[in-house]
Amino acid sequence: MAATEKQAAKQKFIDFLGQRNLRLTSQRQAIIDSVFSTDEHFTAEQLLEWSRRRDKSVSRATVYRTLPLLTESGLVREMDFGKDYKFYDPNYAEHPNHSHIICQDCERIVEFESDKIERLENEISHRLGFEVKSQRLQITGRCEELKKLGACRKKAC
Amino acid sequence: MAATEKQAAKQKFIDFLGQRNLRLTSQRQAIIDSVFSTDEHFTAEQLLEWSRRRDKSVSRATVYRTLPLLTESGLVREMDFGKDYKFYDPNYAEHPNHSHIICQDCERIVEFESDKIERLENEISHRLGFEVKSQRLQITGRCEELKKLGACRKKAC
DNA sequence: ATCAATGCAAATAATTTGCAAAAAG
DNA sequence: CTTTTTGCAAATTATTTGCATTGAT
Repeated sequence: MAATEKQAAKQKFIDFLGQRNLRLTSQRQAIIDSVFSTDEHFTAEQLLEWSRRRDKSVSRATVYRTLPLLTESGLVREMDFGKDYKFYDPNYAEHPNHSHIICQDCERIVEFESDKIERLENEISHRLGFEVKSQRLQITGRCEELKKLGACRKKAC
Repeated sequence: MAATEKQAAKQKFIDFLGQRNLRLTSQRQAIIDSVFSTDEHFTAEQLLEWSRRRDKSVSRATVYRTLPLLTESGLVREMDFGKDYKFYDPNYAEHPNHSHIICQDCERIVEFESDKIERLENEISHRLGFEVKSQRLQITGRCEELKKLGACRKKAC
């Protein structure tokens, strides 16, 4: 959220590259500058577009090759909303356990965190013999606008 | 779980077809017999295999064309575990709000239900202006075997 | 220099679809 | 009979990959 936190996340990723003896190329620069300057969820295609605005030479292949590095670093999370392409969420560094509510009509996405739910998850998992590593909770529902007007101004959020 | 409940679910699907003026072909018979005689999560490919055991003439295309009907009927749920193919869960008729815990090593899947979590989800969603339609909660963790032995006998569950 | 990283274009793989033939109601 | 459904094979589409070249260190 705060710009400084995003900067910190970016630096963490650069460190991650260093630890693995991976190089900080100009294309990767453009890509991570794009990733860590937004709070929005994005697709590979969107990331390509944003990155190309910063550096014309970024190719689709490089975006696809960088995405796994971003998720392995733990700073970006792959998400699936049932579409035939993946979404990526750049807000995991700051809020590793956040959840999502998605409007079934306009697909507006709201993030939230709940300690209580987290506690219950741990409790139940433990009872079933598991140790929790990560969780993903996705609620689909009807947003205010949809409830009131019967439809949303789609994508207009 | 209980065979009678599965039978009921199968009948509901047949009714669903009727309401839409869709026909109960022998291929669809084989497919839904397969779907409603298991509690396991399955892939399109698995369903094709099971169905072909009952009726050699079932084609991949028909399986792929029947799957959306099954999910639209609300009796089967599409799930995504981050693989490049989808899983389907036939236990939604009986337990529409159940959640999953998946072992990160052996991919053993355990289902559970929690009223408390459900209540919290409703509460939080309402506070954020949403009315809950459905939820999916997926916990990834380490199962007993993985914790004790450091690895699971993969797939051996 | 050395080895990782790139762009390109071709490959992959799950899912979808057009079409003529078959079958349900 | 009419309309839906089928199998087949070809199409689609996001993502991945081989390879010769480029660029970081």
